[in-house]
Amino acid sequence: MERQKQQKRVGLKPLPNAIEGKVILRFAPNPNGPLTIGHSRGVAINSEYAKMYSGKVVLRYDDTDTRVKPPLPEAYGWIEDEYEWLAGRPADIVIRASERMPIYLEHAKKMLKSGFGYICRCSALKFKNLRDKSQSCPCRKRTEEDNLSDWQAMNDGSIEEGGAVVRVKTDLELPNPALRDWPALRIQHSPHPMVGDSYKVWPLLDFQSAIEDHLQGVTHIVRGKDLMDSTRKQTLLYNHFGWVYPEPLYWGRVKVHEFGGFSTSGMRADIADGKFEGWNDSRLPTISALKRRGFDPQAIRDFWLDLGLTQKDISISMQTIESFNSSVIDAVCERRSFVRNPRTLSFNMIGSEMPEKLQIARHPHGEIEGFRVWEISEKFVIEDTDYSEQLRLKDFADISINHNDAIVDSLERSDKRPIVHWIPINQSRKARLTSPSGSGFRIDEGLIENIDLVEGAIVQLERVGFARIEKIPENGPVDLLYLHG
RNA sequence: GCUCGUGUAGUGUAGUUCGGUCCAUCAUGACGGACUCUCGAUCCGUCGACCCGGGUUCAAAUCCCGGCACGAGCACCA
Repeated sequence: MERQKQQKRVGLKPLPNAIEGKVILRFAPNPNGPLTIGHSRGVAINSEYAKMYSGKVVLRYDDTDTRVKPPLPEAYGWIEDEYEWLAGRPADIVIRASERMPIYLEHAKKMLKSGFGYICRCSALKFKNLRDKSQSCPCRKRTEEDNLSDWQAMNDGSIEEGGAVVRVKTDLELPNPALRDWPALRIQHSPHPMVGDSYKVWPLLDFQSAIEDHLQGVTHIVRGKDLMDSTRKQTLLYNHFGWVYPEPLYWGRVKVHEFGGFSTSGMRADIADGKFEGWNDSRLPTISALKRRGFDPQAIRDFWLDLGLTQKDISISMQTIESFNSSVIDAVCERRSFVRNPRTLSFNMIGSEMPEKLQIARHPHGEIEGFRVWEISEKFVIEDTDYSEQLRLKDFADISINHNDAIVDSLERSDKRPIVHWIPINQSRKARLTSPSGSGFRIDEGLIENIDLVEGAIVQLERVGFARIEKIPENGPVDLLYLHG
């Protein structure tokens, strides 16, 4: 009997209760900053499921908080662009909660009229104490008229922030205290960055999100497992409205070894304090930083899809993402020589016929056609730390070095001497490579092979690693940004 | 404290629904080797795990009971 080797499942698990062509998913970030690596999991998973079932993804901005995590006006556009970059296509529908306020307020009013919601004037603390004992607060049994007049007062601004809240009635004997008569809307008098002070009453996430998922016909919600209680609260609300709750799926918390967690508000504060240059600072775990450094969106998708959807809290390593990235970009990145801390040497012509030109493949396996043609000058550079008596200049010749003179021993490789990268001086220009280092940057000054350098291109610097060509100024050094090895 | 969830190699992950085909999959990593005019790529090999304790069973990663560990929610944040 041949034993059948087990295999690892490829691709995402099937979505429960999914009908081809009918699946609607949603990705709902808070526009209080651009997207982070954490968000990219949501983009990758949702867009992949949409692809699997010919479904749609709704990109929804849950921007109903003006106080704790206020929206950043520029972030709306950033997020749309980053979503498209990551998913490889734009979101099918884009909506902003702040533009749909009348709908939420209408539903709140309906809730009050139908008697499954009420306005609570207790303090948060007082309510919590009662709730923990499964006791109802005095506001719970007030009449519909009382509720509607308070609702009016909340909306016209005559009740202060914190003075009232709309609650959803639930069974107070529910074992999970978090679900008992949960708050649905609260008062915020601070203006909203996008719609100003048009509204005094704003829905909380659990309410706004629940209403919107139903209105958009969302069939599957993929969210963090920290939102499991949201599912339970919202299911209670759906029962009141007579709606059917979407199919929920969860993922666990993600940390990256190199970055820790990703707090958008934290980064926002650090940028404001000048600790970082901006959202695309290469030390930050933002999508804009990854894009700037030269990560390919396909690699980011591959990475998340390989992890799949599990409820385990995980701590991942950038090394793994980098490995996925290498396998995507290696075949399409041209090689270039970049010599850090250059040491200048001169060819000593004695005893050898020096070729004038040298042809080197743009890519070692011919994935990219063509050659880089070097004119060989008398002077050339190698890295200071490579300096040694006998070296092989990569793709060229074995040399022996005496002080700053290099004698060509052989053009063919004749022994096992170390192979180093190098450049003829006349073929080079100044460059500097920036890489994150500790809490700051490390800058390596050097000379780069001056052949077909293109701004924005990602190249593999021989024996150094992948880097993105950030800027090629008229004068002055070329700016290189380190990607990974 | 109450409620909910999760525990498979260093890091992730497959397998757990319907116990045997699992001396447990794949990737990444580490180590060693081959090859290559890069410290890149490719190829080969090695290392390394079912949280613990009972139980059921001919047979348990998988079922049952009891622990333990970790995480999350209990915000008028998302």
